[in-house]
Amino acid sequence: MKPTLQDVADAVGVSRSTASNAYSRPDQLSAALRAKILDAARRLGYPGPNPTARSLRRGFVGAIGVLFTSELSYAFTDPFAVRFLAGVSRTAERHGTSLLLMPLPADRARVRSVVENASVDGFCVYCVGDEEWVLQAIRDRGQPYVTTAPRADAGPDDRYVGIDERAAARSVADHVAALGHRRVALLADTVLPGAPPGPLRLAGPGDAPHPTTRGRLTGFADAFAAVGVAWPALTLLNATANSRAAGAAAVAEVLAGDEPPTAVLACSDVLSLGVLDMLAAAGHRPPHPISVTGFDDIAEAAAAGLTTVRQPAEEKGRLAAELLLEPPTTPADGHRLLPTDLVVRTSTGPVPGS
Amino acid sequence: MKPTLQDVADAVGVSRSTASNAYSRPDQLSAALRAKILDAARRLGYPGPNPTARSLRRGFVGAIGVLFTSELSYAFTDPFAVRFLAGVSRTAERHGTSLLLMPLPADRARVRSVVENASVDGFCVYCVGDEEWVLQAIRDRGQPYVTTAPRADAGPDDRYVGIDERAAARSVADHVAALGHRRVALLADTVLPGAPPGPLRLAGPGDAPHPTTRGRLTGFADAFAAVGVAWPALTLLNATANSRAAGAAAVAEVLAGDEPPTAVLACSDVLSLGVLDMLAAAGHRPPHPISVTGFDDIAEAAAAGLTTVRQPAEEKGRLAAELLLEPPTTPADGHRLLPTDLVVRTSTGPVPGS
DNA sequence: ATACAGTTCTGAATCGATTCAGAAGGGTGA
DNA sequence: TCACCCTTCTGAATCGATTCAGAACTGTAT
Repeated sequence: MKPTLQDVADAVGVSRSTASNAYSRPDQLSAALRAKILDAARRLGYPGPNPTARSLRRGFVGAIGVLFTSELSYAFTDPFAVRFLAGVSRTAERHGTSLLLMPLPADRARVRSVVENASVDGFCVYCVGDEEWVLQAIRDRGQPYVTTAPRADAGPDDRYVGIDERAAARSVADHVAALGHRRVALLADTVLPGAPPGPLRLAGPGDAPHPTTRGRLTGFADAFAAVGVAWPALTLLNATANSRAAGAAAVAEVLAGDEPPTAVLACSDVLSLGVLDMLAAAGHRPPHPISVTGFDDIAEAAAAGLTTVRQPAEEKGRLAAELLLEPPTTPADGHRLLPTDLVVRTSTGPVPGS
Repeated sequence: MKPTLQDVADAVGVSRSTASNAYSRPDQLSAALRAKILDAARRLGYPGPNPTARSLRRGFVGAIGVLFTSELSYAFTDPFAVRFLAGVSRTAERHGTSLLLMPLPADRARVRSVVENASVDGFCVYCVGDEEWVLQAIRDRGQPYVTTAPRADAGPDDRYVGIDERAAARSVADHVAALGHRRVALLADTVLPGAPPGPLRLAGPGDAPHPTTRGRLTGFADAFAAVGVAWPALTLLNATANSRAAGAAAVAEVLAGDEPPTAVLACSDVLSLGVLDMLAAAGHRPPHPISVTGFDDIAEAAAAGLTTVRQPAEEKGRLAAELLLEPPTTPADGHRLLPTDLVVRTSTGPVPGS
């Protein structure tokens, strides 16, 4: 059996309290005795205070949990998520805090169990939609958390860091509209759960359940409504995942149709890269014959010449972790809206023939 | 104060043991009583058994620690590391185990403290060199661990998953040598700690302290020795980090010199992409006037037409986690060597004028 | 000599659960 | 009716530390 603090104390002939102090409160005992204790510990092969026991007694753990809607491996696959995490980890590093990356299972029961069993001091909830039960599980757990978007059910103490999705989306859509495009398609990931890839009917952008998607679609719609193109005239395309392949699959049908859109506005760069792939396969390169826009401005976007909206990914992660680890003094400080920038590159151009 | 299990037990009028069983051993009590307990818990706002206390009593945590030599954020910046992590997380997911990503501080004292304070059941040590004290800290902690390369100081019970670095490096160097290249440069990250970017003198490849670098440089050297080019005739270039920029900076000087190498062999794709950047800035595109090779075969390598050595990144992560979570029955099963493939693309070609 | 202040160390309570041997009660077969 | 087994539940020990009030001792000022 591994030795415990008690064994060390016994070996030296002091009380357990003193042995404990040798580790966590050196000022509470003489240097000589402390050296003796540490020495005995080394001799006995005592690995230092058990972190679990210490956490239990102290009441905190020294780690924060990062929750993802999708499977954990997604976190490492999506470039935006990766940069977000880099930001979170930077702050955590500074606080000597570890990150517990947590997969979020699909079914509600297991979500609860995952949240309830995590040894953490708080949660950073990334990319979770309106699945209120996830948040509820965390609240029931009674620990602080921060989300990456304002929530419909937000309480006054809720903390979040986000962007103005609607305005950001509108900025890129305004750009596309100004180029003369009127027959456009909007492309989003999982507009409705379980929906097949390709065109999808929705009464309005507000019907998209995921708040981020909803915000962006609404922003797109705003811009076209302003130039006289109402929602029903916009083609909504559903992708079954946030990946290049899913983006490509989602546009395949309409691109092959008789009246393809003159522009595709995607809710993420990854999706729009899929659109570029699909066009490239047909020997096309935007903006001819179709303009394409993305969202996020990941590294690949620049290389692909993609017109997109930049949001500060690392900054977002950094701030999220700060909100968690450096609790805001007033509730109002718990909300942060980050700026976004329209980045115009070569994937957008005037409507052909205009 | 948050209610505890005792409060729930009291509220229902049962013993704490029974309340505990309601959560962790449902077969130990009648369904009716269990429902009553769970109900009372809900009413009281009891968040379920405290994970820390549970871990303490049960003796395990349900998480494994992933250790990085460099700062944590690096993990999300290096594409190879990201894919490795994706593999680890896939296995962890299957085991219902979380990943604790752990930054590894530069100084020894803090390394010990990080390792000693982590609440985990084992460690996956990624990309750590011969810093034996890191491993020693883990061993002292008395927990299982797996490394991503065989170690000089490996005990019989050590577990690792790696590749034959030397042979893999040799395969790509053989390819370059066969193309006629004799005046070549080898590019590696942090050959010697603190060394400046650019040319570096080393008595032999075996003098590189980091085992991975040492293995690859040795493989490169083997190939050229076989065609009559001895080590001192090879130019060794040091990069100060594993990044594109560092790769570019490392080759700047020799490329601008009178007798630039006809080929640059890098120890990672990221570095070689930096070389491509530098060449592109001068209006060149390999293999003219210089051939370039990488190592790892990350996603960007294909797009860049980079000749490289593929190693199965995700597979490596997957196996590492399995070695940890599904302990090998015999010590021999604790070692895995993964296959590598030479991937010839367009960045290598015959020596100009041959 | 007395009082008071520091320093160093100890004892006991505590963090919040799990576990296991055994008690209590009900049912079955002989 | 007795013995025996099951199911259901309890009591007490336990996991490995931290913490805090106070004991013991030393030293200094009055």
